[in-house]
Amino acid sequence: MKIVFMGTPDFAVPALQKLIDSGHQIVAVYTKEPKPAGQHLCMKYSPVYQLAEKNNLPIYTPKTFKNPEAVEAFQNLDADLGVVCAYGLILPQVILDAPKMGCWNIHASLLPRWRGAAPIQRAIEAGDIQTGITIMKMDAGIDTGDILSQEKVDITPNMTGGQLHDILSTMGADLLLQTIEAQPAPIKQPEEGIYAKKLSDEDMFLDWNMSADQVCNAIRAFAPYPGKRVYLDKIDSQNQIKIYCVEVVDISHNTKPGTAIDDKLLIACGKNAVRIQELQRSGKAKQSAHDFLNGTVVAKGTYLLGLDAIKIPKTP
RNA sequence: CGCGGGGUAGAGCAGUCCGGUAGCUUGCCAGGCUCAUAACCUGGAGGUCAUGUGGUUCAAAUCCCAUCCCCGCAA
Repeated sequence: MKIVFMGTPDFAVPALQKLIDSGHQIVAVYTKEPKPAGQHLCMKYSPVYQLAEKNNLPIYTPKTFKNPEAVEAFQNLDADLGVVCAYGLILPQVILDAPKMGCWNIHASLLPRWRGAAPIQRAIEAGDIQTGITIMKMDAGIDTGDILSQEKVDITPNMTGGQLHDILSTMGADLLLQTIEAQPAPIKQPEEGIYAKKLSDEDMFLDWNMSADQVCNAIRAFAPYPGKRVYLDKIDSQNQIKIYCVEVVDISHNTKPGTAIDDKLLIACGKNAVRIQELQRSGKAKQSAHDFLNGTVVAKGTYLLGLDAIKIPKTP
């Protein structure tokens, strides 16, 4: 089968790799354009770009499908199927219709729950105990297409966004191949769905006013990327701390949320408290709370500046 | 040449501004105490202070120069 693959980040790599291994003909790989990034602002090629290059596949990096040349190039591939996995561009109907079988999408949730940009993080953040992969036939809406197949996975109590990402990434690749094999009949999605909001600046900072359980879920969801942050002492890039792992502690208190209840990183939340177990300071590697406390004193009563203490600069 | 932090004992850090005995916490080893502990007490080992037989100096972890490596922001 002649397949066009469209994807960009790590999440899409297993799917492309398994398609290559399966012997299907990859007629083109679409991925986001390389751009300057990293500490030295050198050109950064997406993980999908690198994999495609290694396998000598034709690579296309259009900025948009709004111009006719890009659309025509896509149509001329004469593909049987388009596979889209975290590509990062909205595809117009003319592109969705170009391959004979249309375009299929690997989505990291059980649709119609968590349509949109950040399904993995939002599922953990909401405290879901189960999520999964949906393969669907794309239509013009955002993740509203007909469902071809789904596979479930449990979210364990300590699972992080990063771990779930990796699990779903390979699960999605496997389910895609099975679905291509089986060619199941599409099933209509319910119209009502829940939307997974795109990650925003506010999501980067921890809101201590939530209950300890919610704080823990939020931290799990955002670990290790992009990370939930707080500030120690004052709002300053040198005092920024990312929290990667906490333990919920049932303890009633009348302390302002965000305040240290003891000198061992037990922090008051809106309800109960959490003990920080793993964190990272700006400019430092990730470290355990034990290591952190060996070199830094966080006295009882210290207030860790969370979301409500931070003025988010408005991004135009 | 985007902005910034860092490399000192196994780990986490101070000391660097202002050059003059290598320090702190923890871990490790040995011994003691305790019904007991992430408890306490005593003793001990463990360092080319990233690299350069680089420069300055009577003297460099500290000042100057060059190089390598790690990380945060931003994208």
